[in-house]
Amino acid sequence: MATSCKTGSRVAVRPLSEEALEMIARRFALLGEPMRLRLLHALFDGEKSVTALVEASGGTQANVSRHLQAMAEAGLLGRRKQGLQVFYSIADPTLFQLCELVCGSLEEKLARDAKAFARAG
Amino acid sequence: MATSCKTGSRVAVRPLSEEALEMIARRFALLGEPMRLRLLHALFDGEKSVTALVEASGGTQANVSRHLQAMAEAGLLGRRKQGLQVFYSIADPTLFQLCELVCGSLEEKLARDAKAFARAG
DNA sequence: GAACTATATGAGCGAAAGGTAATATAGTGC
DNA sequence: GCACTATATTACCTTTCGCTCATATAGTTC
Repeated sequence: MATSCKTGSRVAVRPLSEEALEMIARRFALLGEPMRLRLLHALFDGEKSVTALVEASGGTQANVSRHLQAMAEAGLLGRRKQGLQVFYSIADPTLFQLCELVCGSLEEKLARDAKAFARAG
Repeated sequence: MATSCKTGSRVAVRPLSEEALEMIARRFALLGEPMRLRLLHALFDGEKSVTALVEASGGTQANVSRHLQAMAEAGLLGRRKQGLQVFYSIADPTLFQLCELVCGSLEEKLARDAKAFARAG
């Protein structure tokens, strides 16, 4: 979406098929759960086993396993099996940028809100 | 998240509070519904009234109004009232980048999958 | 103020999704 | 083969959430 040909400051937006829309939505939805973000956050400094992720996230083994599987199926995570253990890792580098964008935007918004609050009070 | 100090290719990830995590998740979750993406997509070429958005999205008035309100409360959309009509517009410029990132990532993945399929078949 | 238009809201329904407990599967070492 | 560990899966419960119908609110025009 916002699939674009930037021409100056105006952006030409092309139409999006229903399937494309659902794929995009599904990807955003995957990032829309705190537990999954916690797992991604733990993976940001490198590949980890399921057990390590269970400890890092504080979740149950079953739940963590499910979330990891969902993200792996969507292509967000990579899976590497070694003996008894399974190691997951960030497979989509845009995850870093996505999270930084949202984080930055939220920080700005919070700063603005705080300022407005101070001005009003 | 991925809140970072890039030092070479390694990224130092700092811890995230539970509140921050939920705020980030909420923002992603807002983008995780096709109907809301459809509305955003319609708004990408400029401010529109609710009625216009209802037509553009094919949704019901009640539903569209709810979604617009949710995104406005989150700071994604701006609201301008003029007479009987209410005009909504993109308030967070990072939305363009977010959608472009996801779109690009999905296109790449689809291309890879197609290639793998051809190779396998 | 009455009729009309544009938007918002309340109540209720049904589907989707996260969480958990218990169990299954796969791999290791003895 | 048996005990053990790491991960995945099944069944179930509960909550969340999107959707719709009906109605309320706000603003305009006459």
